[in-house]
Amino acid sequence: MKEETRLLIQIPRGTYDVLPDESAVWQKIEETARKVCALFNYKEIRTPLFESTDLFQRGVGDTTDIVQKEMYNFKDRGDRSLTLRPEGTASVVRAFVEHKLYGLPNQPAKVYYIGPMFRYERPQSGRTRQFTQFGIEALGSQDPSIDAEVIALAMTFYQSLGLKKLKLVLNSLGDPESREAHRNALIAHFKPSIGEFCEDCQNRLEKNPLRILDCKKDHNHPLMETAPSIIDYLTDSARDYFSHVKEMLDEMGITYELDPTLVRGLDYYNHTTFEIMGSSKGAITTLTGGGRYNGLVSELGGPETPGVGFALSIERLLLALEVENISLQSEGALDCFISSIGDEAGKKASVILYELRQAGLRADKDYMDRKVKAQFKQADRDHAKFVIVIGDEELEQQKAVLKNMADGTQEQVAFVSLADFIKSKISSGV
RNA sequence: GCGGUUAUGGUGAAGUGGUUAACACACCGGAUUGUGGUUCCGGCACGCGUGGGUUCGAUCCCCACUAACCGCCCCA
Repeated sequence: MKEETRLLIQIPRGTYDVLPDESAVWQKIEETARKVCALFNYKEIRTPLFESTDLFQRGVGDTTDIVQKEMYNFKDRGDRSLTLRPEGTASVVRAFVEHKLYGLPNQPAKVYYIGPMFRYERPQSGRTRQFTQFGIEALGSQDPSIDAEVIALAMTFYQSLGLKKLKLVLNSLGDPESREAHRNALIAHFKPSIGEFCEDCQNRLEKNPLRILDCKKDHNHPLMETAPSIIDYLTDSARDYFSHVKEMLDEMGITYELDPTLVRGLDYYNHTTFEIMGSSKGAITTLTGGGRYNGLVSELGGPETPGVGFALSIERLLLALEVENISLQSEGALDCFISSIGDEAGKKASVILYELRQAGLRADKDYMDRKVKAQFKQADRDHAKFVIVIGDEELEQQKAVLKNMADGTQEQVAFVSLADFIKSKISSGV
């Protein structure tokens, strides 16, 4: 006994099991995602869970935390360096380039994916080492209306699940030219007084001054408010693009908040970036992150191709649903439960059970050798609409007792006509 | 990677340095013959995360480890 305890193998850190009572919610969410994607004409793409490590180093960016300290990488037996995907966009772009999807007549290529991602992090609320993302990508168009479409799809998805407390936050990082000008302005702004900031911010000054604006410790420093905003450094064309996106959203009636400090963590973003925030108990409220990434396809060896997309976490969605008290449970009611008394009746029950199932009825029976009373309890737990009772008398007469669990009425039905009888009862809306 | 909190049966949880580890829920069984969601009765941890130590004796004291939860960093 003690040995067993010692040998108990536990689930890996930062992972979790979706148990039988919980899986219906996941199925509901995934089904909703697929439906919404169909409405917007996005098709599913399925890529491997692991890829060449190089893909993420180049795609996500060498300086990002994801690449520097969060990747699950390993060598395979052929000494190749592989990595469990930390996000989906790099893989989608890789597939787009590798299969030359840019050559297809249907442009832009509009795809979605749902699946697990892996990041080696300290688990906490809304953060696990294996987590699930639903994401979409639209590759090949730089029409601002596709930026708006991507955002609209995410909002539609959440709304179809009943979420109300959503906040869309919008920003533009502009083109490379805009970003460089803004970066220089930020460094010039903070450098003289950088000593007054926290250690993290001092490190950020040269590496990524944009991040200083995100800092929670130095949030109240006077220089924060007066910091140069990216908006003021956008080139004319970048500004023009952004206002088109906003205009589309306005006309669609999608409300948003502008946040010039919104910086996304992956290197490939430019122009439109957005986050959708939800109400949450914990510190993490970001449900979705997304934006435009015009340089990524060429960075990964494809032709110069614009792209835009988002990724959202199902785990965080679940948290948001909980906060808003939304239950997606659909009852998995059993059509019929067979209760039997005695060995002979038990055998007959198995046969009838099989016949019911062949006839398309969701049915089950007792396998625990329980008493009739306990079998009824089981039927009740399974929300069975009908219970069939088979004992010696029923065997003799070749007729079963059929009980309607909703109103408690019983009647005798011949074994051979049980399936048809129950089906007609159910279809007539018992 | 850093910090805080916690770790008792299927679940939620009480508890004490020393014979039988509360209670509730769930589950199983019973309350006259083969029937559910109510009621009543009974059963259900040779064990208190793992490994050490202190002690005559530890689930309760100390140490380490592991894990979970929460926060920081960063992100979905």
